[in-house]
Amino acid sequence: MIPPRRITLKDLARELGVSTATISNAFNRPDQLSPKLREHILTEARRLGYSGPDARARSLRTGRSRIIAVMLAESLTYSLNDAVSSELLSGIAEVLDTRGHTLLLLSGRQNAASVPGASSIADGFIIYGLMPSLKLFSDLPPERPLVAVDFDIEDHATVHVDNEPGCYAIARHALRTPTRRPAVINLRLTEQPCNGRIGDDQALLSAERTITRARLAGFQRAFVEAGIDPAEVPMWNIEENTFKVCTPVIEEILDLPDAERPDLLLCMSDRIALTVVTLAEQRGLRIPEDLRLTGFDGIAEGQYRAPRLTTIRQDSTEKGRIAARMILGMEPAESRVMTTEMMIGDTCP
Amino acid sequence: MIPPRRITLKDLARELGVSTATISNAFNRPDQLSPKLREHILTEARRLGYSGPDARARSLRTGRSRIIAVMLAESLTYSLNDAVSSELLSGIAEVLDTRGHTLLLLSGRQNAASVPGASSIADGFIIYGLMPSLKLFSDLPPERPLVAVDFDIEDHATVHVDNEPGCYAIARHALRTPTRRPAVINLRLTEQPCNGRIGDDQALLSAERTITRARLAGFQRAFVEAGIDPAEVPMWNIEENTFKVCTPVIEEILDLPDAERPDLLLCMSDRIALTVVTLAEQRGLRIPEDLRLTGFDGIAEGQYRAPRLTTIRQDSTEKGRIAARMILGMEPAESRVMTTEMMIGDTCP
DNA sequence: CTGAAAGCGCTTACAG
DNA sequence: CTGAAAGCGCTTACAG
Repeated sequence: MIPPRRITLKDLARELGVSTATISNAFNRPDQLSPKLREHILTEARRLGYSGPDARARSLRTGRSRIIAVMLAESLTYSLNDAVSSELLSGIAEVLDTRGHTLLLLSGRQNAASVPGASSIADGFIIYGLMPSLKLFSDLPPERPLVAVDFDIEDHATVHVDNEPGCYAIARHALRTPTRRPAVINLRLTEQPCNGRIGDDQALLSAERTITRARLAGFQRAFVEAGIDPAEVPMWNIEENTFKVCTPVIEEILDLPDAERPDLLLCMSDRIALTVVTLAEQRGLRIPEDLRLTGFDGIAEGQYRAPRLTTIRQDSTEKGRIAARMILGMEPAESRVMTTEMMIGDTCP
Repeated sequence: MIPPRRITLKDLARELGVSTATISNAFNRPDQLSPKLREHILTEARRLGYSGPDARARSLRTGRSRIIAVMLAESLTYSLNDAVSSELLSGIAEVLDTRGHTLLLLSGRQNAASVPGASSIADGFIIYGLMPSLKLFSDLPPERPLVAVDFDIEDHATVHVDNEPGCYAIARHALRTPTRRPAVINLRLTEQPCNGRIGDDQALLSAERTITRARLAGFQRAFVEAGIDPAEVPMWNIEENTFKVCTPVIEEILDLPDAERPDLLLCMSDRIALTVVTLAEQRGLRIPEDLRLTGFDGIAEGQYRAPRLTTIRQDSTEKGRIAARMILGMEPAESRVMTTEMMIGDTCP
């Protein structure tokens, strides 16, 4: 049996007795030939099983693939199941779609060694979250546009959120009600991986290396302003923003003796805060009477479920849209900081 | 200023005084040249800003891109934010990752007219959910492998879940406890879009056109067995599996007079069931005393939040892994039906 | 172990 | 409106 070789543009041209240029024009530049001929070509193409110019050849020839790669700092598994990055991706996808572009998913973590070779097919890159190794950048084609989301990279456009002011605002709100034992639950903030209480001796990542450092700075500004010494506020750290990883740390906190258990928890994500809600309910702790708490992100789950989360909403979908528009040249590729919005829910009225 | 043209393999070869084949081998076939020379080439390449063979040219030459396209029946926005399809995608991504492949996201809905031209870059296609128009298939390169997930397509491999038996099992479980007013909340099952009660005159989609028809069949088999006439069981329909779209329909149900309000709701998804939980709590309805309900999917949110959902768990991540392995030829591309598992939670003990 | 050369399937000035 | 021809950047037998 002869392998069913794919029919090419050239085959089709020969078959129809026209030049390859004419076939190409029929698909790409309708104005370059008569509607009648074009119709004929398209019909015959379909009949003969030719489904249009091959994207591989086309992208080599034109230098454009209409593919934008999104490189995620986290594993794809995590990113796809996390509400915040899913929102970001859907904002990106939405804009790409309307412009006939398509999204290639890349994981910056997969084999920390290198970016998959296929990535150089993309016309541009959106990088989300801080990469473990900057080396990965050097593997990307230097002449293609690149937008960084949620971190800074020299000489490239970035989209950000005002983490410090947002966290300052929500902490200030929370501290208006007297608190005896405030605490902070951080997200991946320690130099060494740590799931649990942060000791005095533990080094924190610098602001250049994690976005959550700015969130902590916001909390601490509010503490100082409220006359609380930040050094006296106990802090915990969580390594991954999932129910599973959050659970043991939060159990540790909630299972402290009554006299030690915090009565206010400033959480660096809604996922953390929602896990607190679930585990507090299981223990019969009343929210907000026994325990007040705040989140960060404003994900949907935190807003329709009771008790509604008091949180800082960041519009991740819009963040994705902006990054996509920058990559496509639909708006200037500059440094953008988006504002956040405080949402007062039931967990910290 | 001279545009910073990208350095090519040929440039590099000239620069280093070796042939292009040698450069190519340095990147692709380490055994074809001395380690010493290879090291030299790689070092120089990096120094000169050459980040490896261009994927566009490579894919044209070899006929392989190491890209697998996933085509989603729903919009990308919906799919990325839905727990079930996110799980599927992460299963796919996980397997592709380990084999150095990469995932291209395609929406089957975007412009129902045609698949974006870039899609023919992919080495294979995974199609998830039923497409609105089969015409889209004919736009795909016919000689490349294709796996269908959650529906059948002639002459192609498929991955499925046992919808009918799963739904039969959970309905039978639910009907063991006496019920006076059972009801079903369907997911996109009517011929004409409908958000609300399904009238007697309303046509339902055929089993070939929706997966949820099989779910209903399972419910109905259990009704018959329990001596209940399925025609007497009121049914509602929901068009999109999101909190927002579910809400008005479920409010309509829960706000019925006590004597008419169902005491058992068989829901075709966990999202629907979770929305019922939220809205029932707001109304002071007790679960399961006043209202019992079951879901379908087994998503994480339904399991860690109280009350825990009674549901049918399908392993969407594994479904994605299988589809990906089939596409990559790691396992036979055949027709697979995965079994589901009943999980008894608090909403229908 | 290395080099010269063909060709993957297109698009695009250019000439007619 | 159409055709002949160059060339995008690689990989791969093949000969040496």
